[in-house]
Amino acid sequence: MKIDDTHMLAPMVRKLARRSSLGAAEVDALLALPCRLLHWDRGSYLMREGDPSAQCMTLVSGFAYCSKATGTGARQILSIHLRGDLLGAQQRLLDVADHSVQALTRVVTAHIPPQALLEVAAAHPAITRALWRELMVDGSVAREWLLNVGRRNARQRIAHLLCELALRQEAADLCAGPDYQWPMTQEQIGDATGITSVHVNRTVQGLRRDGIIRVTGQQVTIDDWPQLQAAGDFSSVYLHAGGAPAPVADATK
Amino acid sequence: MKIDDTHMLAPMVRKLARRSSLGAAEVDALLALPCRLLHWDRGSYLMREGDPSAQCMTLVSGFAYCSKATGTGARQILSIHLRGDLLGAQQRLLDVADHSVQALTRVVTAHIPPQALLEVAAAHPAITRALWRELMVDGSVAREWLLNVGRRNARQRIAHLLCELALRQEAADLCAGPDYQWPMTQEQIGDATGITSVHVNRTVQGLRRDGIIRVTGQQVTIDDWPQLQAAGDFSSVYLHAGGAPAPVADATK
DNA sequence: CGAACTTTTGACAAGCATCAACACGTGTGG
DNA sequence: CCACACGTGTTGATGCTTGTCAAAAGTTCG
Repeated sequence: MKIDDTHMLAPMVRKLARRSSLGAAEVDALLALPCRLLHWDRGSYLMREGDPSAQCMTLVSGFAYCSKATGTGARQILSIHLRGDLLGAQQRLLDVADHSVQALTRVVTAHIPPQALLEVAAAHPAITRALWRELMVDGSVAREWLLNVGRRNARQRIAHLLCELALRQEAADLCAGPDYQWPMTQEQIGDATGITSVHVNRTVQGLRRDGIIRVTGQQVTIDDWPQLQAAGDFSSVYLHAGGAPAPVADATK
Repeated sequence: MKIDDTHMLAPMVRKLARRSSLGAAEVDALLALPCRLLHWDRGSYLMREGDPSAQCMTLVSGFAYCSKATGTGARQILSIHLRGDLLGAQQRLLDVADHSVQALTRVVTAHIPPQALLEVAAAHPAITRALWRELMVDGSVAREWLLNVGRRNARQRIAHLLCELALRQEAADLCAGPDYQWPMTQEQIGDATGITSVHVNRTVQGLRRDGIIRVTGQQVTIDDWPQLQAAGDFSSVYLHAGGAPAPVADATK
């Protein structure tokens, strides 16, 4: 099942095919979906909390995040999204979007008319299953984040976040070796883990001092995966990745 | 659209019908679903993290909760469920259940064969939509919990939890007036909000001292709904209840 | 080159955790 | 029927983790 690399929907199709078995017919049907490309600057809103109509799109390149705000303006980041992820499908049946989506980097999105997606899904039960499963996994990740923020300390939370991002980048073929993208400011890391940017700074310094990671700009090098995994109390089960549970750990064998 | 009160699936059907419009044919089809009743004692596991096959059931009576544990044994409660709620559907397409479900009180569940549910859904698009929407709302609630635990202080978290439980009990016709069930120990309240049982105790005492609530055993009386709502930074939008945004507030007019 | 953002550092305060002990009610078995 | 164990709620003392405020240093980008 070869998928054309240059196609803008290829990352999404590849992600679906990784977790669910799709035949050639299904892959072709997905790649034939009509879609419109949009470019976004860092920080811009792809979707806003309270918006009435939720669209359906997939990330072609770049990173994005979902967030909600309290009445007093504090922000919680709910999830990070990268190439191939589906966005907005969770909102389609709800009256109003209950969270915002913002670009973490420069981002290209492919917007798919919901009607077209529904038709393709109706014609191919395997696609329906694959889309369902993606949503289920999103739910599973959200639950793990709740556990992370509710029951782990600052060091564990940040290490856990890093582990997740690393594994998901591996799965999306976004990296080689121990170098990963970490395109978040320390304030955003704090918003994702429920701590202050100041405390994020000190905690990340701790991980560096211990020789577990090195941070350079928007990049992070994971020098000691086993220790990072231990520091983050991380187990990859919740990602339901299907493949190897810990690619990087395998690489160190 | 009258629904037989004595039917064990009635709470679920009524909940579906509240958010999505269902015709008489759909209601009948749902009520005709085969199901098996099970009784559970307080504390027993309806489902266990790691279980391979996820079942599909609805709560006929009693309260239950979903939870996950860290590697060191700390527990985070992910959601509370009451009469009419659907359980296990989130897991059906995943390889292993990523969280546990336990009885908060004595509980009666109705187990529906997944195949039968799928057939009914296939025959009635409105039912498919209604089930989807329930899952979407569950996701929305999970995101609000993440915000709650990540970005609110102890008092806000507990007040917020109380507001949610109150509104959902109202929606499920489980209460009259300002008295609600709160069948959680302070340790469980702590596990739901990411704080210690000791600190829960002190915080709940604060709410009582301020004349906002009264607690007697497993019951709670909300004496000052506006203040509780304010204390919890609570807005009911995320519940996507469809009906009045704040029934109790309406009652105080 | 300067403005705006981000990281870093320090001093200090506060929220919450931890540990320990006691009170209280409930059910259970002797 | 009482004694007892057990779970739950309550209280106090203490300290650590994290938040807050403020300022300086580094970075990015027009």
